Amino acid sequence: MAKTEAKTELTFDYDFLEKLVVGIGEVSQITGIPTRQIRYWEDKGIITSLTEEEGKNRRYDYKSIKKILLIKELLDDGYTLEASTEKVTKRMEIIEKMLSKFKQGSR
Amino acid sequence: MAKTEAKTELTFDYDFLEKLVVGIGEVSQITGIPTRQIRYWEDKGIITSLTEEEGKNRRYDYKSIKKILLIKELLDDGYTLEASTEKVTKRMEIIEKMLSKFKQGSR
DNA sequence: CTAATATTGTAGATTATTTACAATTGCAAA
DNA sequence: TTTGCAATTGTAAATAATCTACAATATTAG
Repeated sequence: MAKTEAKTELTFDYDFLEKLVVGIGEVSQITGIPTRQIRYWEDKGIITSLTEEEGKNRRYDYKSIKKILLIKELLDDGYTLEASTEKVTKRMEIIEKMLSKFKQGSR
Repeated sequence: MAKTEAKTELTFDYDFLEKLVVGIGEVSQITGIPTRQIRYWEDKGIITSLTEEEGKNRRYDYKSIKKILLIKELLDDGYTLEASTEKVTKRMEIIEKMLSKFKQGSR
């Protein structure tokens, strides 16, 4: 059955999502948000990068990319950056729960 | 029910996988394969990057990363690079079918 | 050992990103 | 309208990451 097959493949891919880290240029391409704006949001503490040391290139994980995409949606809907951030922070909890479920499922 | 919820979220994420493009440094981090080796495999035609023009940085999509991970597994099992590539090419068809199913499901 | 396969090293040039400064835009309240 | 704040954008100079193209080394089968 098709859906079962697909689910198996994707559950397996939790490993992939966990290891996924991308640079700011890729985040920009994926989300459509300019790099300048991504840095600005990070300066404001809205998102967090995995930068090792000052001066080195920023790295973002799946959750950060997801968060940026969600904030973008709300901004387009007319919310302020602050309001968008607050709403998204709540939605992120659901995503984190989902991820931790996969974590359990994959070991 | 938990599994239904998760499946919904992931099916939605087909959009994410479709847009995903990462640089060679990230592919290296994700897969554990040195950048030098990734370029070598690409020179041999085993994998393909989305490079726009000569000299610009390489970009890889989800399928390419997946392929690299699969080849790595087989190499670790003792297969030659050529044998690994052949086996993986077959497995990739399954992944592509899976992706096209999600493509249908998401519109 | 030899030959083919597979990986690795590196210099010099180029691309992408960083920080830190400031300028600009948009919008709501006075 | 102007004042003030939120949000975004611009850019120069320095650094990090990647590129190509050359070659060297390592590994394995016959």
